[in-house]
Amino acid sequence: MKIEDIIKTTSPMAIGKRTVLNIMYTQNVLSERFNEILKAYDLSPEQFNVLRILKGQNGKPTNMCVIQERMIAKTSNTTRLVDKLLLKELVTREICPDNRRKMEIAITEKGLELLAELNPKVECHESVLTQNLTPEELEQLNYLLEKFRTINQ
Amino acid sequence: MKIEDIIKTTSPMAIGKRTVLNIMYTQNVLSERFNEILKAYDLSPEQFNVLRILKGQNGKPTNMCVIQERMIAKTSNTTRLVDKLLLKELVTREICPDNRRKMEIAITEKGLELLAELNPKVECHESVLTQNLTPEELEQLNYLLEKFRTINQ
DNA sequence: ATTACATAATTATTTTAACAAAAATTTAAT
DNA sequence: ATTAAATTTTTGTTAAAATAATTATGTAAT
Repeated sequence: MKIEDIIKTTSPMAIGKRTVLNIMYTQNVLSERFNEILKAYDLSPEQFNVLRILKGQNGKPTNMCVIQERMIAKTSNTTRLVDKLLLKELVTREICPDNRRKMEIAITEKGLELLAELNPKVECHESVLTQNLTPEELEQLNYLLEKFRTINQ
Repeated sequence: MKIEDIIKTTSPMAIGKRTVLNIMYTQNVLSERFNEILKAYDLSPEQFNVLRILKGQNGKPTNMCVIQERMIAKTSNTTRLVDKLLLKELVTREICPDNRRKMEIAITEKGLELLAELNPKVECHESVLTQNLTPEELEQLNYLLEKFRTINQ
């Protein structure tokens, strides 16, 4: 469905505005479907994101600032996010021995199991969304988005 | 910058996952820049969205449910959003004479002025973001996003 | 050694979002 | 006419986001 029909605009839009709206709206559709999956596991997208970052570290504990840096959407409060994960026993938190200002966060076995359980659903979500596009089109879409983000000046 | 470098993943990602992340991340960059513009005018993106919808109605008052329907991100509480705009005198709210359950929201002169003031900044934002892509690439990006959203099943 | 500055994380406060429940009105059915 | 169901909006409650301020530790300069 064309973005014009979705927001039901009367006047024709400049291509730039259309593109921006299209990206915004597409992300929205994406997030809604994804949240649907996570809701059954009582995880917020941000919590999931943190778990995935921790898993990506292959067991190596990770500081709060590294987590914050790697999140897709920069959250303003990683502490409370990790608090929630701690309550669910999905992560551990310890003071870094080298630098007592820092914290070392690590994913637990339970956290890894949750990710493993979620993984097929997430993959399914991703493939349902991408099945309409050929591999070439997907490459092109990624290329265009990356080019779009490159802001000169 | 490639999405892999942004989220600093070690292992290669499937094209589907990469695409999903790329869309999410791009929207994020977009929103952050856009919010920066709005902040100076003490408007949230949702409030701006509502004003734009009302302007699109060319003075014709609009019901709450129509506003809700046309928003990019479906908000769960249009009432409170409109409350904020009312306080700033950017909109009016009246009971619909035909159907007393409904409300008629309209943008005020002050609201239109604010949009007019904001417009060049928003257009600039859009053109800075799209200047890297040729008109053909922009058309292609829109086409791919629309195709991506078409979920069969 | 003391001071100032920088960094890392937490806490506090105010706004906003999400969700469910309620209120008001209209429409439809008996 | 009464009751039930549907629609539209509002309100209440709880959770989460945004921002600023604070605490704690570390680093560098005098």
